[in-house]
Amino acid sequence: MPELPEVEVTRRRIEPLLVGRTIQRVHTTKPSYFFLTPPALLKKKLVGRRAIALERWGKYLLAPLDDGSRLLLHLGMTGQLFSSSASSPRLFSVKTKSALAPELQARFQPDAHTHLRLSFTDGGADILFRDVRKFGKCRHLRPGQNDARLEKLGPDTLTARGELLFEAARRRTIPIKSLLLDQSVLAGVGNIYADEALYLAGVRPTRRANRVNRDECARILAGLKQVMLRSIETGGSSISDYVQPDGSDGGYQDERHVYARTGEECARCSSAIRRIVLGQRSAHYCASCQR
DNA sequence: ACCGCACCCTGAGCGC
DNA sequence: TGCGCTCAGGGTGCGG
Repeated sequence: MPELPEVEVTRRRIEPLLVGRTIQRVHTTKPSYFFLTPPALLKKKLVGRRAIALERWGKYLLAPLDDGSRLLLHLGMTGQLFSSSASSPRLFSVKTKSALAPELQARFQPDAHTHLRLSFTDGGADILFRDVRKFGKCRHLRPGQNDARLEKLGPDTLTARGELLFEAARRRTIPIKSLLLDQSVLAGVGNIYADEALYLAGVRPTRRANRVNRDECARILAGLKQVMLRSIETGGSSISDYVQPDGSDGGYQDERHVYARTGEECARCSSAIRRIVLGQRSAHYCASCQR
């Protein structure tokens, strides 16, 4: 489940594979929910173009192209953006894996979930975008055209001012964790890092936002930055589908304190980590360390 | 304006 | 062996 750190690691690794290379061919799957720009139009807009950068804002990736247009990507829940030279079991479903000859399993084979494939005129590695559940997004923006989703985004979590969270929290009655997941408040926070930051700050995810004081809000935001920067260093969290663009797993899943550790001992006090459902999502916390 | 909830999608894992 | 059910959680959009 790609959140800010996974998207940032992806950005750093894909950027050198993308920027400056002229797109020669574009393969797509058929029109679907995934394509905000219909695939046929997308192909027309991308062939012959060259990206001049790869930027990130929250969980969105944005590639400005040499004609002033932009390519907008979102990995959703199960999106994977990687090089054609990557190999990882996470790039196959169990069914596909068993159907493939063993010698082919080492290397990725484009499948029905590979919605976008960019080939370049230099003949080097392709860039692939695979997304099993199609919660990801792909859109072409004409020069000057904006995307409503982007315009609603709050400041990127890594560069947000210290007071920002308290200012947003004081007027709201929703659980503090639900506020953290609101991308218009802070862009980039998802379920894993929200749970981890609340653990570090000692605040229970269910607490009403307006009952979280200034100091606690500062600790939560500092905690978010800390866990996200550390996750980026380790290559992100490979818990279900996420892989780095070269196919290797990230390392942050081994440093989690609470996320998906239901029943395990809290590292600080040894009581059992609890799991509850909050706003249709699971939340994990230590009942004695988080009040 | 705010909040809670249904829905988009598919595969893995489970009980029977 | 296979069926049906539940769960995963990124996001959007609706009704109260």
